[in-house]
Amino acid sequence: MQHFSHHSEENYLKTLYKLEDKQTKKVNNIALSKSLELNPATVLEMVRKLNGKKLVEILADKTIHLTEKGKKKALAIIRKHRIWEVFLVEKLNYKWNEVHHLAEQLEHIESDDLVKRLEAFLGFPAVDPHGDPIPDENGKMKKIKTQPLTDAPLKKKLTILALGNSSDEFLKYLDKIGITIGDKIEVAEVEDFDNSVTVLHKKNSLTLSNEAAGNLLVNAV
Amino acid sequence: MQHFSHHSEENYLKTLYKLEDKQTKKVNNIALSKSLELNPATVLEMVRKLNGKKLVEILADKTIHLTEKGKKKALAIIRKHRIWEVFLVEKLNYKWNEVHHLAEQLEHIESDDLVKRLEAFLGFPAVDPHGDPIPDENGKMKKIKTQPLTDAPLKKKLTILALGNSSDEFLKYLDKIGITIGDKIEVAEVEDFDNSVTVLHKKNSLTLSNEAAGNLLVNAV
DNA sequence: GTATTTTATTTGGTCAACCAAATTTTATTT
DNA sequence: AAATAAAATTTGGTTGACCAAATAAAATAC
Repeated sequence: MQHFSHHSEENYLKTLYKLEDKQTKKVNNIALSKSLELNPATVLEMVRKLNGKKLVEILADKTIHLTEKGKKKALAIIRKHRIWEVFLVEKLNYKWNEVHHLAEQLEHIESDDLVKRLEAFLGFPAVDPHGDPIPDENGKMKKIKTQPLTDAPLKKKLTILALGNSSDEFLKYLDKIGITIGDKIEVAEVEDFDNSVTVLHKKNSLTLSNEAAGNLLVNAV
Repeated sequence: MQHFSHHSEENYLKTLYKLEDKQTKKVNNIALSKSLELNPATVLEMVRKLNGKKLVEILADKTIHLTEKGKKKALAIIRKHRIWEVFLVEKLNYKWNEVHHLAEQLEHIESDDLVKRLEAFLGFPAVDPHGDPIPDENGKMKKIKTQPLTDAPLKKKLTILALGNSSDEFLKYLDKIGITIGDKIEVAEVEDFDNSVTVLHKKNSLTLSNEAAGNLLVNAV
């Protein structure tokens, strides 16, 4: 009666997509295992199953690579995840650092129709609460052109469009200093000593570490 | 990483609750197996596990009975199911016969807080789209006093409060003849021959079979 | 180019949730 | 009370998703 296999499979595909997307390097079994926090033997077994379903390819150098079919499935999960996140924040008043865990559950609800209706109910949002773009029904996702605040020119009006890191800690930090997606910001100065960035934000001067500024993604000008 | 055991457990508890509630007779292993559409061996095994967790009791005559703890859990699932159904109908414009399958998935999302927020978002509905009452956080559920339309007195203004049967077929039939929860109705005549019921509904005269009328639950007067 | 480390793979498990078929127990006829 | 039917239980499986530990292969260091 009950089949929750898709849960697991979907997590593999989603994780693969995210690793490939970062593409700092090729995704191998170890990398995927670490990301999923699963034993390499387990992951190897599953990757072979996914390969049998034509969802992933295993290249000659053992790199694991999503096929078009796999990528489409991964994007469908990401789409669901992000749409649910918008719902949680916009309609149920969750804070942006509280929604990830819930969305991880909700993204596995099986119904394309439900997601479509939810999307319409939310007014077809383009991005999730962290500024990440929401793929459309066909898995098309608009890349939003951004740059880290650390690379942005001085004295220009910028808008915070997304985050380079959506960890709970960073989100809480941003809450604390009152920064959120969509805020206007302007780089006043970059300190030579430690590359910290002093910005003008809501009439206040605010100094951010290089680390923090590097994870604030603003419009490319 | 992944544990979906609760899915299965929750379905057992929910099904047990519903069988006990009907209480046409004692719930034994066979009855539960049939209701869950699972093999009796499987069900026996699981019931013993639930017994170990003090969620069910196994009486001397083999009757399976929810403990208070089990009942509370069952009611929490039913609560989630019904609240999600309201959401689907009220906010996403699903029809009442379309929501059951989706709610069966959504009811397993683990978060009491989410349900509470959803409930508030929906304005604390008292009943689901089929007129079934929604248990509160503590598992308290108001029994709504109703009677089948077949037992109702003639020529009295009645309100349809709930359904005795929420099968897809019955819901579609009601849609077809334009009847929904909350409608006002009045029994004009009961035919001696076949016990069919002729009613006044939205200025129209409508004849319902005894079967159909028996599944329309109206306010007890 | 050998030694060492890292990565991949194999082997032999576990656990939860399911099953069919055989057997035992309990209930119901007659 | 014996025969029969029904329900409960046992037995011996399967499958999916996981693991640890051993081994093999590949990459890197020296």
